[in-house]
Parts: sequence; C-alpha cells; structure tokens
Amino acid sequence: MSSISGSGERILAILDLFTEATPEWTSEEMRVALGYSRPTLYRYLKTLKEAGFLMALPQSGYMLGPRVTELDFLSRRSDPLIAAGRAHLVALTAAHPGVASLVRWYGRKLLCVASEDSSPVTLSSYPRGRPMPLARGAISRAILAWLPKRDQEALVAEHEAEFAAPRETVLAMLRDTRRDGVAVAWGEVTPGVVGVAAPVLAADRAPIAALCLTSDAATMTPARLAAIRDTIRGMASAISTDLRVDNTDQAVNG
Amino acid sequence: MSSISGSGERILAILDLFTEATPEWTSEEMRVALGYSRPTLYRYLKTLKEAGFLMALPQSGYMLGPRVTELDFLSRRSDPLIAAGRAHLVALTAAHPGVASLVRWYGRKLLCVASEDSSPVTLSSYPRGRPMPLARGAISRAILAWLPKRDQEALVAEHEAEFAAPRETVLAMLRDTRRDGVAVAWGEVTPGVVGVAAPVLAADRAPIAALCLTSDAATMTPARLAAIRDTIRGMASAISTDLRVDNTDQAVNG
DNA sequence: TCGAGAAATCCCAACTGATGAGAATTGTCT
DNA sequence: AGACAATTCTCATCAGTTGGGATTTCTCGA
Repeated sequence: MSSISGSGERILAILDLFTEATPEWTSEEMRVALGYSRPTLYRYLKTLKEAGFLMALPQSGYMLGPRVTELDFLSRRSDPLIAAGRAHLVALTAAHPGVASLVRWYGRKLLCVASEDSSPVTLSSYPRGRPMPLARGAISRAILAWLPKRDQEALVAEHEAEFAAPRETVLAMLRDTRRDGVAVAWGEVTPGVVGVAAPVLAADRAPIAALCLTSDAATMTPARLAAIRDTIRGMASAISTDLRVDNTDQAVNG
Repeated sequence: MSSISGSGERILAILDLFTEATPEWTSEEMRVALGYSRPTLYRYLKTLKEAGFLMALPQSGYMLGPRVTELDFLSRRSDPLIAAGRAHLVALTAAHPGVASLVRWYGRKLLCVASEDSSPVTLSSYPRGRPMPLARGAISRAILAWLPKRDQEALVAEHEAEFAAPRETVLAMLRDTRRDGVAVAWGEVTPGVVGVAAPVLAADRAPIAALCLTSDAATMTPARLAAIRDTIRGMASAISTDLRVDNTDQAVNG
C-alpha cells in the first residue's frame, strides 16, 4: 500500500481491492490485505455499505454495491468526451464493419468509455470500464506517442518487459506514429484483428483519449486501411476541436 | 444534509451532489451546497480526484471520474443477480418482443442492473443505473407487495402524493399482487406500454430485485399476457432459488 | 435447541489527524 | 499586465479516529 494517509483515502483504498480476479472479499481477507484493525475496518465497511458502494453477501463477505452502477449511469450521460464522440462511433461502424471505441487515458490507464459494434464476428472484449493493455495495440500507441517526452520515456521504461521490442525501437516507433498522426497494430492485443487509432488532444496538446476502430484482419485491404486511417485521424481531430469549442461556448453563455 | 459525520462520509457526500439534473459542479457551488470550508472542500476534492472518482473540467468545475466506470464494469462482471438472471432475460426477449429488465431493490431505490431489448420500437429509457419511479409501474409493485408490512406501509405513506390512488386502494392492490405472484401495469411509467414484473426474493423472503418485461400495449392480447405472467412468475422464482442454491454451493466448496 | 466459531460491534483512553480562518500562490483570460 | 477566480498553505485547536480487547450477534450443523 503506497502512502495512504487519512481516513478518506483509507476508506477508498478498500475499493481498490476489488478486481476482475478478486471480486469478493471477506472482512478477514481485507483486514490482512490492508493492515487495518478490525474495528476500524468494520467502521469503514459500514460507511461504504451505507453509501451503497459495497454490498454484504448473504453468507459472508462483500462485493461492489449498486452505487457504482448509479454513478456510472450519471457519468455516461454527462461525459463531454462521449457527447463529442458518439456520432463518430456510429458513423465509423456504419462505414466499416468492426468495433469503434472511445478510450479515455486516465491516470496511466486506458479505459473504454463508449463503443459501437458492427462486426459480423466477435472481435475482442474490452467493454466500457475494462482497462486495456498499455504496452500493446494501436490505442496504447496513439496515447503514448503524444505524451510529453519525459512521461513517454518514463512509461516505456516502466513497462519495458511488456513491449515486444527493445526500448529504442519502441520510442522510434512512437515517433513514426506521431509523425503519421495515427497508429496501426496487427494482432497485438487480439489475434486476427487490426486496430487503427488516433488521439484526442486537450487544449494543451496532451492526449486525453483515443478513437479506435478494430476490424477483422483477414478482410482488410490496403485501400480500406488507408481510408480508415484518414477517417480516424480526421474524426479524432474533430472530437479534439469539439471538446475545446464546447468549453468556449460555455464560457460565453455564462 | 442529514447527519453526516466523519470525514469518510463527508467525502462520499460530495458524490451525492451529482445527479442527472446537476452533472457538473464548481467548487464554489459545492462549498455553498455542502457547507464545508474552502480548504476542507479542496482537500476532499483532491482525494476524490486522485482516486479517480472526480475529474476536473478544463475551465472550471468537476464531474464524475473514470473510476466509477471501472468499478461498474467490475460490478457487472461479478454480480450474482446478473449471473442468475441473464439467461432468463435473453430467453424472455427471444419469446416476446419487448424490453426485459432485472431491477435491483437497493436502499429504497429501484435500479436496473441488466436488460435485453428485442422490441421493434423504442419502449422506454431506464438503462443500467438509472433509478425508476417508486410509486408507479409493475416493477415498483412487484417490490412493494413483498415488503414486510411495516416497511410497505411506511413507504406507501411516504410517497402517498405520487400514487394515483388513495392509500387504502394502493395497499389493497399490493395485497392482490402478492396473492397473484406477479404485477401488471398499463402505461403507468411510459404511455403505451405494459409491464409485467415479479420479485426475486432472498432467503428470508424479502424482495431484493424484480424481473420485468415491458412490451407494446397496442399489440398485447389476453392470451399473450397470461403466458407472460406465468413465465415471469416462474423465472423470478427460478432466479430466487438460483441465488440461494448458489450460496449453498459455495459453502460446500469452500 | 445448543454450542462452536465466525462476523460484527462496543468501550474508551490516547493521540493524531482533521478542521477552518485567513493569508498566499497559481492559473486563466482579456 | 492586471483582475479575478481557483487552489493551496500555515498552524493552533480540538474533534474525530484509532485499536486493544471485551462483548454481542449471527450462522450453521449436530
């Protein structure tokens, strides 16, 4: 546990225990994992339970509670990124069979926040909310390539063991991607698919998300790929502009 | 603000400000609404921001952050209620055009946690996470009718102004529903639709969720309705049993 | 129903972390 | 550059938090 101080952070740290691999916890397991005293842990659990973030299981233990579901509903309704990107996702999948995704870059994680699927086959499984790999794939590359140099190098160094090439090769590839304005990856995350992704940039040019189309590699042609690259590049740029203009509008309106 | 004590609860209370009507807040608005001092509020916001629950907007203000999305993904993956009910939702919508929903009863709220849609027309809009009305509709009735008498009467009294009938009529209707095992409602929530719902009961017979099919009222026939009632009643009962058996299995295995 | 064990809560002294008034700094926009 | 808004800092005070250990409540099987 890396430097958790204050009861607010200690309470929220409990939620970090819940993962795909460990969706349920008994209080004893939590006590051992977190190192809190029993009375304190129960007090924290009571708080999270009453707020709806945790739910007691019938026999013993706890799982995530309905409040996270409610909050996610609110989040998807009000997210400017989704509002700016939704029409593009729909248009993209109307023009090209595949899965179009909008993926947020959030605290060193890649998180799909919206997607559309027009693929005749099941391509991959990164539904809303599931973090994506950081060292592989077009989306990762579309984010890493636009990070400030220092951040980029730190991240690549940190995940060096996970990349399929040496560091210098990875960095060179990211430079190419940036020059190109779009990233393409074949079968890096899921065999048999090809991903094309471009970043959504904030006002300060930092990447905040990526727009991506994942298609079946077997049916991809060079002409098709070129068209998709252009479309993705243009759409991501439009979303970037939209997010900026949207904020300007709000300032004018008060 | 009803009796919030302790910094854990105070921090989580910030999240309660975010609603469909008010998805974004400036720190000043929050300060006024919650009555916290400025430094304290900023400290709390820092905690929530760093944990991913809130996100600062580019100009000013805050909205819900990606952590709620991540947690909801985990929740949908591990919810025993969804695991028990999913196949029924699919079968229901395969047999009958409409929207089949699984709705959790959570701290006096009705929250859709899973649904399937086979309706040729758009019927209603209660996606995952959006609370449903408490005084109208088949789902509400399927929960209220199975509540312990004291809870039921308290709730009906509390929401009396929202019911379309006097209290005694409502209570009588709930008694009928319970005798019947299933609730039917025409156009109470959304005009032109009919909802059929039955409760999922915990081991202690308390309602914890409802299974519901919402269909187009114009195409509903008495024979069809009777068939749907029977199916919903049986499926809800099967889900109830499943949730209990599932827990027994766990105890045996572990 | 009883008993054993697990889960959860209570008590309370010690102390540490949280609080807020007010000042200072940083960020944003014209 | 200047004005204003947003955010952070300082620090004395004290309120809330903590955890050891005891107690109570719950669950399940015989």
